[in-house]
Amino acid sequence: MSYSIPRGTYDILPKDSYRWQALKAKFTELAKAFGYEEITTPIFEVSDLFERSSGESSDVVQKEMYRFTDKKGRSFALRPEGTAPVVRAYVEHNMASSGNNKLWYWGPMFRYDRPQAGRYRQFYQYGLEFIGSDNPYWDAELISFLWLFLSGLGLKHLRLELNSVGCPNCSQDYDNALRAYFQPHLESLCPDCQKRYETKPRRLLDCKVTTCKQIAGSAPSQLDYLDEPCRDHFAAAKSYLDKLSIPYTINPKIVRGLDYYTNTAFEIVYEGIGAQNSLAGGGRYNGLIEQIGGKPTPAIGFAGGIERLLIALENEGISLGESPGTDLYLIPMGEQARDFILPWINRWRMEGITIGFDPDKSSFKSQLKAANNSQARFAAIIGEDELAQESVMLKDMQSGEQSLIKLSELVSTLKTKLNH
RNA sequence: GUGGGUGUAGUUCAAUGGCAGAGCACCGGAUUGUGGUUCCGGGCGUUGUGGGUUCGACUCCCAUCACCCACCCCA
Repeated sequence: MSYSIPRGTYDILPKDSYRWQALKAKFTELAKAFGYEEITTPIFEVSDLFERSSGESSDVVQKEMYRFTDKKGRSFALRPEGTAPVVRAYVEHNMASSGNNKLWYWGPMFRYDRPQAGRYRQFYQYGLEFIGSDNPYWDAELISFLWLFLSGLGLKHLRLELNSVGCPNCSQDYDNALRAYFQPHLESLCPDCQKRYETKPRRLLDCKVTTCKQIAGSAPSQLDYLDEPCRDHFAAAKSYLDKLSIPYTINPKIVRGLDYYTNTAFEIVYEGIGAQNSLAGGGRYNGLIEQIGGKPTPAIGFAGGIERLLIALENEGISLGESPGTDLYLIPMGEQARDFILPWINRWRMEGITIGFDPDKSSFKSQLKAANNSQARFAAIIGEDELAQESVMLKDMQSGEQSLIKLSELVSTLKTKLNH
């Protein structure tokens, strides 16, 4: 063995590419219907962008970022997530001047994590960002996009979980309340949770250790600590979701990993694809744009993991994106026939016909076999008889029927047969 | 970063410490221009890599790398 692919990465081979293309086509189609437009940002940015936006203490920044310095000693990072770069572009190009902005992206992200089912070091995300309004209608519309996209693919076992993480003021109150609640139990918590008590008390809520679970069971709920504007926002968002007929469940334990989230937080959970069962997650981030140097601007967005989505689709036996196959496989018999047919090949291709031809296959039999293996719809046999008549023997590979077709009529004949 | 499992042919898998094998796939052939079914034929592969134990290692031990799964965290 000479070289192997870097850990936690994978190749998308041709047979997989058809699924990817089909999936992306569905996504872009729906995004277009919702009035979203594509934005593509570089896959690396100055490290500081992510450190500031995600939060210094977040795991992403602490241990998962691919950092490197360039020749002038500047620190860059492979993007671990898509929102901060989009917001950077929004501010840098003064996109606020064009009013509300609806943006979508699709591309690779990078996190230095131990690979696992549905988790990679280079992984792909699709996402939407809506920038420019705090109206809870947009929360509901964006969430409805995600729901329609996923359920529209045919997925059945989806669950939309909803929460509000409040604003900086009330979330601070909540953290204090949580610490007050857990403080007497500190001794019996697992070591991880004892750390979490200091850094992110909310993380105590979804610990998997049974004793922690029991203690967390009657902890105060985030929702009881929302201040009035946050409570109103959440109530309005929920009522819009009801009006849009999007089913959801309230889960006050939803925690966002990155620091910039405010108010509405949501997640699409899909059981049965391993421990990493979150297909997509997102929320409102009203403070982020100001934080990275723009004018205070409310926004909301989400990101979904493509690998997990593909696993879920496979899990439900949903296939999409077949290989288009070969339209016509050429079988010239002998050198003379081959030279005769050669000038035609690219002409036919320019007409949009997928041509198969392999000069390495010499015998008639092996050429027919190759036609069969490439799942060609038709084969064109050109021997002495056909040569003499400027024709090919067009063979339907499924029925086995064949008929002599003039070269000048081949394209039109094929087009009617293929479009059927 | 921590723990468990697994690495043998393109692939799925066999092989008490004693000659590395099978199915599928692939290639060739079964009278000269008809594939898919059938029949016949075709496999020396650094047993992931590097050490060690042994007369002898795919098999046991150590290290290392990769993959899978879980913790952690998240998409």
